[in-house]
Amino acid sequence: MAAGDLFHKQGIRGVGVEAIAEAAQTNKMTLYRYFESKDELITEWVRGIVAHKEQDWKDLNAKHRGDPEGQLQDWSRRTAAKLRAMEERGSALGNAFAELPDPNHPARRVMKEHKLREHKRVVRLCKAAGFPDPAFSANLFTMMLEGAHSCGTCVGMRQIGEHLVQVVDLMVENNRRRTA
Amino acid sequence: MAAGDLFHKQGIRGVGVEAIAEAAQTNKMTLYRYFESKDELITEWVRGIVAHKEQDWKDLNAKHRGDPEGQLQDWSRRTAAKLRAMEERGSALGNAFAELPDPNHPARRVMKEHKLREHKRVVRLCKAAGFPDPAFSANLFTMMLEGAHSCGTCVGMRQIGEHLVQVVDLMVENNRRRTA
DNA sequence: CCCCTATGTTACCGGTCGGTAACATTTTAG
DNA sequence: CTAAAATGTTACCGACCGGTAACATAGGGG
Repeated sequence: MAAGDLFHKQGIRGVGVEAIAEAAQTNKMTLYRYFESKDELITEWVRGIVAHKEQDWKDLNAKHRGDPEGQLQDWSRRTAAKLRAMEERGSALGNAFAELPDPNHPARRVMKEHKLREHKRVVRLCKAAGFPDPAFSANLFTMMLEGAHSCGTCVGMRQIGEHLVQVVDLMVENNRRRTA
Repeated sequence: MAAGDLFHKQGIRGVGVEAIAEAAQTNKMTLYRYFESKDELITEWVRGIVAHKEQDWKDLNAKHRGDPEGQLQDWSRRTAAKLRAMEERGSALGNAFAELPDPNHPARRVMKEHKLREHKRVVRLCKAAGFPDPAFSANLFTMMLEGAHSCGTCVGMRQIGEHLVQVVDLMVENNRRRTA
């Protein structure tokens, strides 16, 4: 879905349906034969991002089976890589949240459910890793992940990514030492 | 500026000039006698927020003069208080960033300069507090602060605020113990 | 070849938006 | 009280947007 690039770069409300059609190498009419409204198009785009992110988590789980610390560390590394490849315009989901204030917007619901699932997953990982206060640690992780995107605009994405990795490693190793 | 509430709640692009005028208890014509365009209005609103935030920093400095740790801790507490008083719709500046993709938009420049100043200030505080790697610690602080806003939507603002305070306290006390 | 389906083209609709002109009204000051 | 400055009212403009109707074209399978 090439339209997603436009949404991300110019903002959801800043790109018209005509431009979306052009980016998809088709035209408005054909577009409306597959999506009944722009909002549904937005929602489908968001669904794609969410699905991709959740697939990432599954891959992570498959790669580090039974190793929650490894999953958390690899997760921070992947995030850092994404940060490095991103300039100026923050997270697609974060921006979408800002651009869709209506709490009943379907896309917003999709995002919110995803965020909840993701956070529960991080809590579960922290619990499995034996962190003394899993809710606390998980909130830390999520806070830093979310923050890295917006913070990167004033610090530089490279550095912020590396620092994210550093602190996750530090927390994990600290915890390993404690539980050993 | 009552228009700011609208910008924050409905999104900058989601609120028309007419609604802004009504919120300011005046009308469109009078509005355009004071602001030459909607963009300038937005910029002025952003300038107000930024000025307010920087005044907060000055107050913090006056209240905890020569005590950088105290400033950082109080800062996290004030942020937590703001988080507690906020529901669903994240940070005004963060949202504005998402809604104004044009890098040359004056409001965007104002925000970016502010973020840079703020971050430098945090680095300075970390240096003064004797953190071994001030850039690293400052990035952590900023990351968590920024992240708390978006993360709060899936965790609850109360909890995220308290955890922010906890971790800042923890870092500061850890550092005090180390330097003592 | 021919029919049927998918895609493309053009023109249009109603609505909203940012912004302005012209004029009426109120407020303020001397 | 009066003149000038500020504010309000209405109506409008052009541009854009989401969405649709009608029709033209292409293409693929029997």
